Amino acid sequence: MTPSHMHVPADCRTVTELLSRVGDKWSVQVVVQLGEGTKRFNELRRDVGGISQRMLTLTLRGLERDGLVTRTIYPTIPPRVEYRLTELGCSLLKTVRALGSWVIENRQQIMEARRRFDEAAGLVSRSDAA
Amino acid sequence: MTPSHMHVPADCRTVTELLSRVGDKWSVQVVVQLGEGTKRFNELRRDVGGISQRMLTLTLRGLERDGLVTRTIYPTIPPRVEYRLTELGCSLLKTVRALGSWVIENRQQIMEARRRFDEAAGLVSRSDAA
DNA sequence: CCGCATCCATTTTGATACTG
DNA sequence: CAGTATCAAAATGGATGCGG
Repeated sequence: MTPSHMHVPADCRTVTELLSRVGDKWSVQVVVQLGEGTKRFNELRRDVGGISQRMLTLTLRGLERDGLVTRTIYPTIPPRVEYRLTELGCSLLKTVRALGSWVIENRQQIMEARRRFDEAAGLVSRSDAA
Repeated sequence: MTPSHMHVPADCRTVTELLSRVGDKWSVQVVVQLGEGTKRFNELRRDVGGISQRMLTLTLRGLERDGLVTRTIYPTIPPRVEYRLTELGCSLLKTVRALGSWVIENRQQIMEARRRFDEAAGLVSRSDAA
């Protein structure tokens, strides 16, 4: 897929739309956590950290809708619901991990660039304000 | 919050934060477009399609901040500003393309899963309502 | 031509309370 | 324990007008 061939509008829109799903704040973390194996709702909630009940529910629904996660309900008391990556979800996990690796490898550079940028912006603001 | 004694969690947060940057709606498209070479502001705006001036500005600034894009200003009249991927940006482009490839390869499955899910939800709603 | 600032509508998110 | 409903807060996106 060379960039010269990337000018098909419909494909671009689809890709963007799906990247939004995959790239959103919580989906990635949930997928990664599920990469460790089957997990329950509150287990997931604990492991992801910082996610609200509501968001976890929505995220899981979205992933389930896209066929990346399966939801198994055991009608016991108390109720028990287990989430698990599908085959598709597992294949996505690999790609997500690749992206994660890139971030980890380059995070130092990014952080530094960010620091430098903010510093420069701060200088501009100061001279501008004064 | 220095990750001196907390190894994994801090990394996860960083990764997530950076994934948010990379995964947002416009950044991906802008990076892909810049993968074709140096571009000017309005050129970029045209090629991305559907992006507002504001969003393009914000997206470019974000990418610049993270050291993924360089902004070169030619103080001519009229002004001329060129954007270009840095080395870091180019390496990201590869990973982004990999993710894009995954989406393209599996988009049929996702769409089908989505359709099935929505259909099932529709049935539930209907029987529930009726 | 580039792009920033402001206002406004839409969307997203989080906290809380309640049900099975 | 798992999940829904509701409301308020916040982030986001778009349109417009101004300034370099």
